Amino acid sequence: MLQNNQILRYIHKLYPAADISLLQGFVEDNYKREVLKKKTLLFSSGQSNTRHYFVEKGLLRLYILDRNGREFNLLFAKEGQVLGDLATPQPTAYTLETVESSIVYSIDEKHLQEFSGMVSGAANSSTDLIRRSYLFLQKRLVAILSKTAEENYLDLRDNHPDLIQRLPQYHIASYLGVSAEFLSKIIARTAKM
Amino acid sequence: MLQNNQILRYIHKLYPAADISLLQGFVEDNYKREVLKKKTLLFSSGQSNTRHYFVEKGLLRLYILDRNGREFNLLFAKEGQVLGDLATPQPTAYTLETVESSIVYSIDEKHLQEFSGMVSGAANSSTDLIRRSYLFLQKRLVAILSKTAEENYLDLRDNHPDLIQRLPQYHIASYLGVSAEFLSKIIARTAKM
DNA sequence: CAGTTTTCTTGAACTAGTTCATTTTATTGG
DNA sequence: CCAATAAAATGAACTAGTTCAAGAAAACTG
Repeated sequence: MLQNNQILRYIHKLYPAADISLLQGFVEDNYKREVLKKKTLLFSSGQSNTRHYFVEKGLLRLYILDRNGREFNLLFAKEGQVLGDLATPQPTAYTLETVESSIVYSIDEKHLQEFSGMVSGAANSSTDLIRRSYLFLQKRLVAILSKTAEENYLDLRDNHPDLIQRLPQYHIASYLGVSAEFLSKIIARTAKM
Repeated sequence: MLQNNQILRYIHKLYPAADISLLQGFVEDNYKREVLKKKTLLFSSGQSNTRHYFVEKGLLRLYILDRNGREFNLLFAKEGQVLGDLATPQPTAYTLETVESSIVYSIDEKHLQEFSGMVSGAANSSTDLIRRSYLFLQKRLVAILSKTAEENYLDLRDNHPDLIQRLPQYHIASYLGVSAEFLSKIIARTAKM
């Protein structure tokens, strides 16, 4: 049970000083486990979502619709990764959807904060998460501005070959900020590289 | 003195519960005031910077160089705004430079954290700042991906006319992710609008 | 206020990426 | 396993944005 309980291991890494059984109780009491099939929405634009998600299995994507109804994928989260809507508690502009059938654990912002308040050293770990997310996004912005779509695709392919395998191409295209047709052409011409 | 002490008012808004004289002492003991002329570097790429900045007067920009030596402006900060390098304490990839002659207050990350630890409700305000920065960046990424350069320029002009006035055009171009020449053409054709 | 440097403008030739339409290939569910 | 649907590929015509080069306008500096 405890051995392959991914979320517990994740929480433990966040709060290494805390007692394991305390953490276990916390997870059992506050996290909700859900088994979801492909293309299920976890929350969507306009809702006031205050939950944070941990992916035990599967693959999720967070996207936004622009005025013309086009989707833009902001990020993907696979097994072992977490993701929340940082707009909390304002209504979100984003939609969270499973790309594959998935198992996720979710917790309400409030409960997470209560818990963080109890455990020493916890405040920082949540700030660190946002900080890392921020840096990641900043790097991505610069990459998109300064590199060609081909370079960005090759970078993604090198660093996340698994995502290339698991995601439909048009989701990758939308993440890279190019049309699906153009990505297809990029892939064709870089296949040998 | 106290009346027009911008940084004190800023800090007070962050920690409304704290005693004014405590805050005043904190500012005096820990913030360093600097008068800087145009195009002065506050920190630059490769350095391990752990300071946070408050702009009392003037205008700063944070930028990064890509592999080809081209600059990309990530953000601007004017009077009343703050900015720090969130990569702290890792060596930063960014450079912070004054665009106009400016007066800034800076504080070391360590001292800021110490203080936050002392004041109740403080942990959140710093997390909130990062969170807002994150959301801002996310919006900007989506804007750059989903809108044309012309739309992005007009948005900036509508929402920050002062920046359009104060920044040289090529800095705005770099912020919007287009060449200076192209921005010049955009401005020419949208002048009447 | 003249001279220098920095910033902005403009045009021509080019390239990265889009859009639309059609066909081919995979994937899925019954 | 077949039919339906979703995803990927491909070509042609187009557009947004780049690059280079040169000149004009502004903005500092002594």
